[in-house]
Amino acid sequence: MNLRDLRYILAIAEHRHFGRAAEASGISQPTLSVQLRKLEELLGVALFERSSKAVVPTAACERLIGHVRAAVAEADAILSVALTLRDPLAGRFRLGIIPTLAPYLLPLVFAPLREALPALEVEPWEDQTSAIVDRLRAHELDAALLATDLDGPDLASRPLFAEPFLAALPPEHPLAARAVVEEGELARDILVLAEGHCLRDQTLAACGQSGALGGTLRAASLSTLLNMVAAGYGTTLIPGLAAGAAQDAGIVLRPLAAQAGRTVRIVWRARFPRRGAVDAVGDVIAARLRGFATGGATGAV
Amino acid sequence: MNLRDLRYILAIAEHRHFGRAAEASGISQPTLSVQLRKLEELLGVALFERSSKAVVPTAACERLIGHVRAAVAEADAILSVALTLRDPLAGRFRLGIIPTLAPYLLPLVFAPLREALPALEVEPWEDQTSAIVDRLRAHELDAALLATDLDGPDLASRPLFAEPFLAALPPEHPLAARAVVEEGELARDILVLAEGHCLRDQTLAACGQSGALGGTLRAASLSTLLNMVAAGYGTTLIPGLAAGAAQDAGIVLRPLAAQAGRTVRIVWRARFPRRGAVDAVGDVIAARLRGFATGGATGAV
DNA sequence: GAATGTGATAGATGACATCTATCAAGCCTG
DNA sequence: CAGGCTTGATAGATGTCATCTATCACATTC
Repeated sequence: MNLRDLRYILAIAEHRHFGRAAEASGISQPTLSVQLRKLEELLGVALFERSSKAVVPTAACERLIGHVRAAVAEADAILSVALTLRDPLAGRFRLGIIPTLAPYLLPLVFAPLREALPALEVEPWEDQTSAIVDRLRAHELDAALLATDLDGPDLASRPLFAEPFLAALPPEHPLAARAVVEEGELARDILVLAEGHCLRDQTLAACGQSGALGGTLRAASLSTLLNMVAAGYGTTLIPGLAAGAAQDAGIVLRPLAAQAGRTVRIVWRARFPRRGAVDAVGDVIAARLRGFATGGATGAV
Repeated sequence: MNLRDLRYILAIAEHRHFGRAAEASGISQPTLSVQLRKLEELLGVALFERSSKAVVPTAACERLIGHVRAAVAEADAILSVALTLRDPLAGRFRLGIIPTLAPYLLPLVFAPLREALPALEVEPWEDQTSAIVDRLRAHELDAALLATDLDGPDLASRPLFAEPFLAALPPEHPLAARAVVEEGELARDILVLAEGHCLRDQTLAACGQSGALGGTLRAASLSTLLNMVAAGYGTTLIPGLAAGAAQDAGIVLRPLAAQAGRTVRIVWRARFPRRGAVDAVGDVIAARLRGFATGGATGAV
């Protein structure tokens, strides 16, 4: 049985005339006669009583036509819903973001995203890199904003912008007197985030392993770390987008001699079909952040 | 779009594996891949994200699959309902019957019909010949039991049994002394039904036109006529099946010399598709009435 | 009785679903 | 890490079947 045949039934039932029903269906009258007869043979039931005077639905047809209408209506609904879904820049877009980026980046890009992609419902999901990647692979996220390189064979990514790190110092710290700070000089009293945050690893990689203070402090968020630094408990590196929040907390910021930093990338499954949405979101974020990293630090692990 | 394709979608969504879905659908894996891709192109929406590891429905697929399920379910409903409707000996069967036949025939054949054709819901419709034929032509009846010949090009019929007429006399009537009555002898004081009843015309045809009494009496039913005869108001012809009722009313019955009578036929539209039901009903009635007309009077107009 | 209108039939044709054979990519194991 | 296994994609051949045009058969109408 075929949806086409079902539409033929409806046409005949409506016009009660093979010629006009065929015309309305865009086929010839013989085709319609043959197809209807085949369908009747398939169903084992006569659907219309024909004569040269009139075409009248049988009782069996009356019983069936409700289901026929419903089937055709559902098929049409599929087409019409698909039409609205056709735009890859529409619908839910679940975007994972790491915690050291989300609170500072989202306020910047939310309005531009909404303006550029009004039909795209961007749903941010804040979590650590490994959890985000898991969810990405499990199709529970559509894309993610990460600061690590991890193109596996199943994932693809594209850099959006370079984010330099800055030295975050208590105002009374000796290094605060310098205009530029050497990364290694921070190692002595550096504070880092709890395990799992990529910024922790990147900070330690840039400054050299110390972890004397980092081992005792379990800072789950960057803002905790900032407050600790402001209180004179130690120093740290912060990503450039957090500069505003750090200064608000009363922290002294200094550029780094080796221009350590990280590159924020958008990551997606290589097979993800809505590549257009990924590119569009990436474009908007990259445009908003253009010119942010004058230093142009790139690609720390 | 095709129902087959929709079933493919459901198979893939269920198995999440092209090979197994193809096997379950009874086709090869390449066919399934090609068909799904074509459907995706038609809809303009990716339905599944494929990799050699997993096949995952897209968000668009999740939105659509409800309609897909509904469409397929309705199509299945068509097939299943058609299967129950397939038996022509099942369902409503609207049967017109003339008033001079219905009250005497129906009690005889109702039980045999029910036993022989338990799935056929015979709905008797009592009316005069012309009204019945109109309803038959208007598809408001499926068949009719008539006592007249009227095979037009659009109607067909088949004789079921011959029903002899009997002379109905008041007990004190002079003719009641005879064993056999000549049809013409009844003409003087014969009573007939109101216009429109075929029995009226048949009676007048058999006995010769008189109508002196018939003109003043407007008897709408045979039982009225019987009561008039019993009261000595006149004589009449009655169809054989009414003999029992006539005798109960205290009427004397006598056979007719020329064996006037009528043939009861089942009539249907020549194009009516449930010919099997017509034949089956006719068979049951003819079998029940077999041996009824020993005289074998046939075919008065 | 010719003209008109109706659905059914016959034979030709083209589109397309399907097949087998094969490839490309990724995963697992020894 | 190489080779085998699994998975979906691709290519080319093939047969089915929907569709067409031309025509018929039948009934109605003027």
